[in-house]
Amino acid sequence: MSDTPYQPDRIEPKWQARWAERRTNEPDLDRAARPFYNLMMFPYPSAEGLHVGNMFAFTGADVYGRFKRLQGFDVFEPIGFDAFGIHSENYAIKVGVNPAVLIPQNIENFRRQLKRIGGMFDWAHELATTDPAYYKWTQWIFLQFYRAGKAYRKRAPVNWCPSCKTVLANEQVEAGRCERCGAQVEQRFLEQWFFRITEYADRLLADLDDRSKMDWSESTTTAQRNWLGRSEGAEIEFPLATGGAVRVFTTRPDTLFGATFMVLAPEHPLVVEITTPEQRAAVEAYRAQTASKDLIARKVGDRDKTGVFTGAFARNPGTGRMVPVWIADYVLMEYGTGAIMAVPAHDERDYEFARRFDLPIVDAIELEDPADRGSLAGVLINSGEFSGMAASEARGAITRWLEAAGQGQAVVRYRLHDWCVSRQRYWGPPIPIIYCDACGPVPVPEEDLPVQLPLIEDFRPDDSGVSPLARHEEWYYAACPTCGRRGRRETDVSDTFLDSAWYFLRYPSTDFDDRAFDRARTRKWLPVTSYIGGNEHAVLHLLYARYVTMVLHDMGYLHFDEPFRKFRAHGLIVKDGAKMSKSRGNVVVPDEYIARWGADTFRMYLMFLGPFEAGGDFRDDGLSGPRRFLDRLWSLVDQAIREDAAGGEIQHRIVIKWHQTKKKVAHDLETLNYNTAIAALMELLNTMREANCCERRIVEEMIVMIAPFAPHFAEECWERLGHEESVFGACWPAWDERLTVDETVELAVQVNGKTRSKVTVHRNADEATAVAAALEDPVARRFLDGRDVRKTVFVPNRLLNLVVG
RNA sequence: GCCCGGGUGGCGAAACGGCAGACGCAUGGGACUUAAAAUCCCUUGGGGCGCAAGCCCCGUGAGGGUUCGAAUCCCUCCCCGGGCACCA
Repeated sequence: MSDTPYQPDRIEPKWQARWAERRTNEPDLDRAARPFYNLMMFPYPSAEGLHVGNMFAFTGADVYGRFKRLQGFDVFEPIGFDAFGIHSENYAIKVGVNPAVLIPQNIENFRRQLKRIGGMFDWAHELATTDPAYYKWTQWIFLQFYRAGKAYRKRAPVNWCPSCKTVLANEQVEAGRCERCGAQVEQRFLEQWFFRITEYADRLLADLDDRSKMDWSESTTTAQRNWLGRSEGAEIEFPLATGGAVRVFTTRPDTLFGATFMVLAPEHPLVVEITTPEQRAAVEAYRAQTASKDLIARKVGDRDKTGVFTGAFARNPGTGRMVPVWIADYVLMEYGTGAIMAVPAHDERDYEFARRFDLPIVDAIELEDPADRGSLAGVLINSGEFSGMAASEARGAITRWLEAAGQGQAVVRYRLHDWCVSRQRYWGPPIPIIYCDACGPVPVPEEDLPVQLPLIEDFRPDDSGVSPLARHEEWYYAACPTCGRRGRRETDVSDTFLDSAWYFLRYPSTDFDDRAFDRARTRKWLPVTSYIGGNEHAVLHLLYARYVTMVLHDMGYLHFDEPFRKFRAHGLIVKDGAKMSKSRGNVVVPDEYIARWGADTFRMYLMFLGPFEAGGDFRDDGLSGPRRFLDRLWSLVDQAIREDAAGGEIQHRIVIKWHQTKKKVAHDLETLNYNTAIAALMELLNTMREANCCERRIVEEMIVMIAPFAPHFAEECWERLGHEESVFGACWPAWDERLTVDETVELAVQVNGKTRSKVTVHRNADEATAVAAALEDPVARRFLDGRDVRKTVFVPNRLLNLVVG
C-alpha cells in the first residue's frame, strides 16, 4: 500500500479550520476546573506585519500553553492588539491615512498571521486597545485614579519644536533636533497629568523579593530594582548667609566635612531669591541656556561641566564655614531636593566641576586608593570630632548628629519619578476630563464613557500650537458635568502604557460590557499564571502593570496585588549573527518561510535554534533539520499503522530511552528549554529507527510529545492512528522512574583526573566493587603502571578517579 | 561609566564541579537512480603514531587560583550583544 506523504499545505488549513469550528481553543471560563492563564505580550499591529521576533515569542509561549493543556489544565490563551500610540500615529502621518483606517487593516493582517502559525488562541476573547469598548475602561481606570487622588496635574517639561510648533515625543528628537524639520528642540512647560507611582515605590520594590508572589526572571527583577533606584541617605540643611536654608540630599553624609561648595539645579526655585545683583545677569543667561536645551540633550549631551556662581553663601553645618552656592545643569531638579552639597574630594562630578572653576578640594576621608574617589571605605579626616571614624560608621553617626542639631534627617529616596500619562497627541484614548471656568477640572461621569476619540480628517499636528483635537470644535466644547455651562475637554490623550497596564485584566471579561472585569471571572483566572514577553518591557510596561494592579487592589477591585505570578523573558533572534534591520537587508519575513516549509516546521525550527530564554541565530539552512525530523516521524507513524506492532516485546534499551525521553521532555518544557526537548525527541526517533522499532505505544506518545511544537502535524498523525478526539484531549505521557535508568552503568575510570577507560558495573555499585573492576581493566592498569593507588574518588554511577603517587 | 547577558568544532548549539562537542546544519565518501533531486548508510574538533585493531598529545576568549578533577567555582583582563546613563 502507498503511504500518504507529509503535506503541511494540506493538513495545516484543515486543522486550523477544525479548531475554529469545534472551538477547541476556547475553554469554559466559568466552569473550568483547573484554570491556567497563559499570557503573552500582545503585539503592536504594525504595517509590516508580525516579524520573526514576534513569531518566536508567541510560539514559545504557545508551546508552553499547549504543554500545560496536555498536562490537564484548562488553558486560557488570549491575544489582542496594542494598537494606540505614537508608532501608529507617525506611520499614519507618513502615509497620510488616518490611523483609524489603517489600524483595522493591520489588525486583520496580524490576525491572519497568528492563525497561520497555529497558536492556541482563544479568538472569542480577542481585544484591541483602540476599541471604544476597551478604552471606555481605560478611561474608567483613569477616573478611579483621579478620584482616589492618585492622578494629579502639574507643570512639566516637554520637548518643543519651535519650527513645527508642536510637542515631540522623545523618539522624535534626534541629537537634539526635530526629526521632521531639523530645528533645535527646546523645553517647554505644560500642565500634564501624572500618576503618583512613587507612592508605591517601596511596595513595588519589596514584592520583587517575595517569591510567593513573583516567580520572575532574575534579569527582570534586577532591572526593576535598578529602575526604582532606592538610595538611603540624608537631607541636610545648609543655612544661607541671608537667612533661610538650602536643603540637599546626599547618600554620603560621611563626607559632609569635605563639602566645599553647593550646586543647585538651574530651575531650582531658590535661585531667583538668593542670586546677588552682580550675578543676576550671568545667572539669568545660564538659566535661559539650560531651558533652550531639550530634555535629552541635557542628559545625554556633552558632559563638560558648566555652571555659574549665584553670589550667595551658605554655612556647612559640619565645618561651620561659609561655602559658595553655584548653579549647574549637572544637578537635576527632579531628583532629591534639586540641590547638592559638592564634595569634590569624594565625587567624580563634583571634582570635575571644582577643577573647572578652581574651587577648593578638601579630603574628608583617607582613601586607600586615591584613584578611586568614590570609594565607600576609609577613615574620616579633617572632620572634627568624627575624624578617625570609619566612613561606614560615620554615615549613620553624622546623620544622627545632624538630627539632634535639627539640621538634617535620614531619608530614603527613589530615582523613580511619577508617571506622566499625558500625551499631546491624537492617537490615544482622550483623558476624560472637562475644564470648566467655574468648576475647574471635572471628571466625565462614568455613564458618559467612553469619551470617543473623534474621527477627524486632519489628525496631524500643525503650527497652531494646539492639539488636533482642540480644532475639532463640536468635540472640544462640552457641557460641564457639574454646572452645565460650556466647558472644554482635555485634549491630551493617555499614554499607551496605560492601555497595556491592564489588558490582561480585561481578557477574561471581554464579554461583559457593563464592567471592566467581572469579579467571578477575575477570581477564577487571575493573577496571570504565566507571562512571557520581551525584556525590553522589563521596566516600563511590567512596572506600570504592577502599579495599576496594586492600586486597583487597594481600592477593592482586585483580590491580588501582583498581576503576574510567573514571568519569563524570551531571548532575541538575530539573523546570520547580526541584528535584523532593513538597512542590513537581513530581515526575515516569516510568511515566506511558512509558505515554503509549513507552520509546524517553522515553529519547530524557531524553538530548536537556541534556548528560548536566550534567543538565537536564524539561518535559512537550519529549517531542513526539523523538517526531516517531521518527515521521518511521519513515516514511523505510517509504519506503526501498517505493521500494527502493539503490545509486543520491546528491546530493553529502547524502553529505557523511551522513559528517559518522556521525563526529559516534560522537564525541558517546564523550564522552557525547548531546544533540548526537541533534541531528546530526535534522539528517541533515531533510536527507534536504528532498531527498526515502530511500537505503537511509543509512537503515540511521541505524537503527544511533539504536539506542543507541531500541533497540526500531531493532530493529523493522531487522527491517522485512529483517534477521533483532538490530540490535545490526550494526557501527557507518564513515565516509570525505575525505567529511566539501566541496571548496569558505564563508569568512567580516571587516573589522576584524566579519563582513561570505562568499566561496566551494576547500578549503585559501591566503591569497593568499582575499584575492583577498575583494577582488572587492562587499559586502566596500563596507566597505573604498577604504582600504588594513594587515594580514590568515587561518584556513584558516574566515575572513579584513581590517584597514584 | 554602571547594570545584565554572552564568548565551546566550518556553523546553530549540548554538557547537576565528573567521559567536552548531545541534537541539528554543512562537509566528504558510499548505496539507490540512465541522471538529478529526494531518501538511506558511513565520515567529520586539531595534531600525531600505527599495515591494522587501536593508541598518544593538544583543545571550551587570555592569564592566574581553588580542587583528586574546572567549559562550569573564585580573581584579573580582553572582546561581543542588550539596557541604563551627570540619580548626588
